[in-house]
Amino acid sequence: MTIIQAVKTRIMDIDMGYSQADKAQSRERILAKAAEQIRDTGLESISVGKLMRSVDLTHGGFYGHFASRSDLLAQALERALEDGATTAKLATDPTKPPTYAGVVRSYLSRNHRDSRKTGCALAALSSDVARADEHSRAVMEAYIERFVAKVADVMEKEDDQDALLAVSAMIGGLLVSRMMTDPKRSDEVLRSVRNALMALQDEGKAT
Amino acid sequence: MTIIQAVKTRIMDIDMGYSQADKAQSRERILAKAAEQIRDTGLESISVGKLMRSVDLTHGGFYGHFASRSDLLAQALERALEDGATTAKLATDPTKPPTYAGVVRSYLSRNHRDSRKTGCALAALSSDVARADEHSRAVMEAYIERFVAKVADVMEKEDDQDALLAVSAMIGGLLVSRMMTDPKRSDEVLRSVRNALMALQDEGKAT
DNA sequence: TGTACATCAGTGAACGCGCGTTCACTGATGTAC
DNA sequence: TGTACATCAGTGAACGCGCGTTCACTGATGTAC
Repeated sequence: MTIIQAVKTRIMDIDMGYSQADKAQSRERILAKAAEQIRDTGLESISVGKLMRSVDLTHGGFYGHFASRSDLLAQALERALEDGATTAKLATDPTKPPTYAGVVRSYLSRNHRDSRKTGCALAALSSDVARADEHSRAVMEAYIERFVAKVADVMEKEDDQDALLAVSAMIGGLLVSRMMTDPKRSDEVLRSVRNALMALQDEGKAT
Repeated sequence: MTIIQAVKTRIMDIDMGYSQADKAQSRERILAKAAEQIRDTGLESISVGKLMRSVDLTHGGFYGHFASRSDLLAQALERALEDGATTAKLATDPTKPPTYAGVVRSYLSRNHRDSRKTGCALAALSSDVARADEHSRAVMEAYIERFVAKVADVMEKEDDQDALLAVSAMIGGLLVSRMMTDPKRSDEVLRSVRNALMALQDEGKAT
């Protein structure tokens, strides 16, 4: 790649353009934005026209990237789930092995509660997907099982009964904390569920 | 009331009509249907025209009962929450005092999982309301607190830390079980969370 | 009891609007010579 | 390297459709005499 080409690419990063490389980038920007938006305002809140405007494109170009709105929604759901899992992983210290306490603390943190757009899609979209078609449910199911397996692993328990409780309580607790209009009570919900979940692990070890 | 009037009233029960008594009945039918539908297919799934058709009325009459679609939605949310709480109460044996085990068993039952339309609105609408306006959140918040207080009561614990865990796990567990495409795994989720929550109470009593 | 009139629950045509989708077009990109 | 042409990412007008809402109307209900 010559210097001139490199400079061109840089300019295109900002200005966008019509090259084939730009196309992949546009698609990525549309999908990333959609994945954020569905977590923030729900699956049904996506409008093709508004979404395209929000990434500085016009609505007509949409169908060069996706077959239909419903096709985008399916892909955005997967992206949102993957993105939420990645965000969770990035929040942990990579030099240390992950711990149960670490997972619970970070999932039920004020930071996670306040960043719906980038947080866990399991909590953000559970009601929506529970009433969606079987394919969407299967996709989310897979991420739930991944989460359960991860939690069972850090809990060091044989069966996944306590992991299922912990995952249910984390998703439910986050949802409940997001409902609270009083910030203090919301914090209290997070703290209580966190503490109760920690106690669970301690008792498990004692017996 | 004469016999003829009584007969007339009976006929109207079936045929509907134009009397003032019928109006209250129509409003009730619209609201009850809306409360079911939002739990089944989400707040945004309500269309004024379709809703009216589903209760054998025409769309124009809607505004004789509600100020706007958004007014209906707010009232349907309250109704759905109240309705879910009533359904839960009806499921318990009124001759015996309610128990923690009873609450958990009935909330995390296959029956509850499979009856979204009549079940708990906290689970059915949590994601939707978490991103709704503050008024809707405050309404749902009140029902969460009622549920937490109820659970804390039957748990016979001083603070509500374990009740918050139980409520979070019940809501989350029901949502997770509704996501599962494999019925066996779905049953397993319910059973595991139920068992884990029961164990919680036992351990609490032991210490 | 019977008649004349007012009320008002419910009807359905009409409205403006935003939606998802299509398509002829533009002009930058990329290629062949 | 420079020119001619093909490709194709993105544009924006246009479409049919369902939506929430309004409103003139209908006819059963309810009341006054």
